[in-house]
Amino acid sequence: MDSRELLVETMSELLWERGYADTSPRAVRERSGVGQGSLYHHFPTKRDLALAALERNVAALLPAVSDLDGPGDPMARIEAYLMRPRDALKGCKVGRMTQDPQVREDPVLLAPVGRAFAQAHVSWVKVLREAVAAGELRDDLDPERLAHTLMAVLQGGYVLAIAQQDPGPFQDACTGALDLLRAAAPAVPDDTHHTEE
Amino acid sequence: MDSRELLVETMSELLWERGYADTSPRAVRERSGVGQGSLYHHFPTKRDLALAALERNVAALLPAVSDLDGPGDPMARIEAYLMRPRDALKGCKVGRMTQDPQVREDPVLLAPVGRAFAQAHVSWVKVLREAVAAGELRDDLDPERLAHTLMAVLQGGYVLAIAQQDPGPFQDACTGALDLLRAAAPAVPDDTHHTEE
DNA sequence: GTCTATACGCCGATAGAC
DNA sequence: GTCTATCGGCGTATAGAC
Repeated sequence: MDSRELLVETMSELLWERGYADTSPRAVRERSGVGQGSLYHHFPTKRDLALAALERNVAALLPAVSDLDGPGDPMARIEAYLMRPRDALKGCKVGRMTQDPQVREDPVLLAPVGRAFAQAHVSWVKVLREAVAAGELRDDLDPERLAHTLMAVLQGGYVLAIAQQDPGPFQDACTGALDLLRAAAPAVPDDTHHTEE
Repeated sequence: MDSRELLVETMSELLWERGYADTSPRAVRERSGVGQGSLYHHFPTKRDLALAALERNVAALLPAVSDLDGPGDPMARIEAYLMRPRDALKGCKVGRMTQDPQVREDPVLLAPVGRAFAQAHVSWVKVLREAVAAGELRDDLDPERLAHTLMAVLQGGYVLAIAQQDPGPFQDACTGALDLLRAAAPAVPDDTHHTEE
């Protein structure tokens, strides 16, 4: 692997582990073994390196979201996504960035984060609409809202898990959300929409 | 106000705004107007000052949670708490700390955060049990789990709002959670529990 | 308690040789 | 592309006078 790629990969790890403000160029050099000259040859500033690394972390999250987009029963896809194994104590590579003061204040660094969440929201809305159409979810629930609710459950689950140093609360949060969705099935199988085609 | 108290208050603000790692003793001095000598007279290290400030921030959050404990209809209390006006773009004073690498790694700094969430969880479980008992929530929902789910909605809502630089997603997340709770009311008014006494 | 002075290391580069 | 050397400023204190 060339130096440039190695730097980006190392910065990606450090962004996940320590965030942006608390990750120094020195730390990147030491972990990657790439020298000072190389670092500043490939990236004029720490921020430029971080931006590349952040885009990488954003891209790494998209395969997961594709659980939501896939074929098959909408509710099953929701369950698959919510129950996907995650290392709750490490937190979300992307969501973490929102709590870094230097990222929050920098529209350029924040932009990929915003885009990633916007994209996830689209996938969530789609699958939730399909769940309503399939009669798996009451049709008086707003998919746009609910999408934010479920995204928040994941992001907030990480916060709870880290606070307790225990993945339990994260699991609880996800499972509880699933329980609620199931409990919000229409009382009577909805006959306005037909599942046979 | 004496210097000591002024230092704690200033550090509390900065912890909220910038977190721990990115807040320097210098920043505290400059905002508070307290001199170098005084700072290190009252607090031997930055960490000691932060610990005091963090306890203060934790304490400041308890009045809000009391919305949940109060008298009155359980579901109404849940709504009051979820709909409480919050500055979504500023995030949670306490939850924010979980994303600071230097706090995460320091059991002493993390402890007050864990305690705060544990206490909030107790209040949530209580009000959710009461909602079940009052026939406002299906009795096959687990209050312990659901408590984590709802706490996560709030914490995660902040993340979404900051990512989009827009309080909308936070409001959506909260309102969506409330919608789900309402949709998870028992299908038929529950007659095993009597509300008249 | 508060002040000013001093210290040492890290941060985030920049310079210039190879 | 990569190396080593150098830089001004800040972070996090410590020392000692008042």
